[in-house]
Amino acid sequence: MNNIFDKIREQIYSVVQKAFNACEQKGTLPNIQVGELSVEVPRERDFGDFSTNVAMQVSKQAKLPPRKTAELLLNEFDFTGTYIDRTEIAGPGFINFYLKKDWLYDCLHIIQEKKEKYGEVDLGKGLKVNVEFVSANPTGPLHMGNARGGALGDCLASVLKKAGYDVTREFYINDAGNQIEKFGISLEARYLQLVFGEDKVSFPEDGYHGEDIMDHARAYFDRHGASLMDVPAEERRRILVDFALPINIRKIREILSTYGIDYDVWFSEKSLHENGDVKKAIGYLTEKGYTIEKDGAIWLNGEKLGLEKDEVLIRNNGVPTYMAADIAYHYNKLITRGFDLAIDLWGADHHGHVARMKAAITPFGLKKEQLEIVIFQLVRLFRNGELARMSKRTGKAIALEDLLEEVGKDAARFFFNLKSSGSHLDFDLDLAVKQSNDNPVFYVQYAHARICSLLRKLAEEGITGKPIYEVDLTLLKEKEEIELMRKLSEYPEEIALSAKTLEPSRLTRYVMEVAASFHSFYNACRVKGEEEKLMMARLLLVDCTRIVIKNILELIKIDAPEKM
RNA sequence: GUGCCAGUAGCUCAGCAGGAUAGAGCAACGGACUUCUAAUCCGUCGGUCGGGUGUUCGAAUCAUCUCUGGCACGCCA
Repeated sequence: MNNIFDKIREQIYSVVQKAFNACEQKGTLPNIQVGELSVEVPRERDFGDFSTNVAMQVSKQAKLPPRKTAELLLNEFDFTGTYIDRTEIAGPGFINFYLKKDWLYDCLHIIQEKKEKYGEVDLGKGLKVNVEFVSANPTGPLHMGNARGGALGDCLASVLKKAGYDVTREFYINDAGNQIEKFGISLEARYLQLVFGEDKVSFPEDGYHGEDIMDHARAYFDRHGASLMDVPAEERRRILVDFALPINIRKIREILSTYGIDYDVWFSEKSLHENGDVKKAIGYLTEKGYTIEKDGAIWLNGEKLGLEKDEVLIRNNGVPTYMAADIAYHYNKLITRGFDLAIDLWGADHHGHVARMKAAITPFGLKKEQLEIVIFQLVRLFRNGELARMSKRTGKAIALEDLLEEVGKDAARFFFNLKSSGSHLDFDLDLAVKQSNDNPVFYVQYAHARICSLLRKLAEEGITGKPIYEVDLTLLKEKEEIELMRKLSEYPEEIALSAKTLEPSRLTRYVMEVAASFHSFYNACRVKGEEEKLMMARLLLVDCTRIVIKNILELIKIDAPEKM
């Protein structure tokens, strides 16, 4: 048993179900289908440790007022062998359960036993899931959208792993298609400007105007001179792309790595075109009648798939679209490589693509639910309370690289993981670098450092923790101690919820709550210098807190310093 | 124009498979360091949950209408 909540839910379910049966036998209640029993932690501590609204939910079936039903059930409750101490009926008909403290002490046992494995749940049952995120256009630097998607995707992957899924992190390299064409044309123009002079060669209006393009052209020119001058244009562009693209991809890989993200798979879009997968996928769709021909192009039949409109798959010049490659890509993930589930993280500007992509996999016998798409809203950076569009240093759009330099990996990851993906995110650059009390990154790290410092101090005096079975945990009964244990007990539940809702940001918020509970405890209760037995109990509680905080910080890949 | 996302305290956001008196952080104000790290803690102040209607025992949560903001509607990705 890893999650104490599961155990408690089972106990409450069993007690309630037996009470329903007893009532039915006595004839005080008719046969009632309870269904999914909702057991929650009430908002107010006065309302008990757990509560259920079952009496209200079955009021129609019972043909009685909820409080009356609850009363009948209470009369039949049998708590032997459970944590339940007492119950009461409250409000419109809630049944509140007050538990013996043992459940909290048992939770500490679980933490001590599982150590860094505490929090693991078996929601995924080993299902293979592919999490694809960032997948930035390799023609330029990583931007703030990539930064948010990166933090969310990476943490989601970690959470799913902890929740029992077999997780693969993947980056889809868009090394084919129009933007690569444009990349080549831009490189070529800059290169020719170096050869013939800037005023002799015009630069395409819709080309990539960034300085990085010039750097690539210059690097090639420095190494190979004007050797491309007489090469046919198409060949020339290919050579320049083959020169510059690997450099960009390596750079992306390096920056993401310093950001804490390391992928299992780097998947090339180009490979799908070259090995015929794209043609095969479109051919299959055509065979099954999911495409139509119109204006010399091949379209995905929108009507047949319940979509608003048709989508071009093969242009009238024979070149497949991004959509066509994406269909082949998801075929590859879900069928060729056999993932049970594919999760893509896309910026809000791609939301229009969601419905058609999910629909487009169904002709292959796949279910829409096998492709989950997390849409995250856009990011705005603020500096001095004002919208910051440009980098202070370079004067250009702020890249992930600049952000990491300015605020560091920990703050960047923390803030991008603080808000749910559906919320717009305002990133306060000043707050992120502030080494003070209102910076939540330090708040959490400080809690960890404080614990380590305390343990160190005790060790210096020769005091180390005892095995948990030698410790009298019942001495932990102060309000702050109870509150902290309660908070620690929620961890597996938080993992499960984060995984279910694909919302890793709730873990970041949770670890802040753990830190807060610890700080309150620390201010209210002393460890060092207390009477031996109490000291040992508290030492154990502190150690459990350390385990949980470190565990989460490792999961979201933020440093857990032992000193600050 | 159509679609998607959002609108909750002065600010940034939780809560939204309906539940009890709507929460947190920041800001503001007042307290707590001879004792394990005050990068901390305790307290006070702060709300017509954008607005209307509906569904029901009960709505911030669901439905519908409406207002506001962001995004998307291409043989771009």
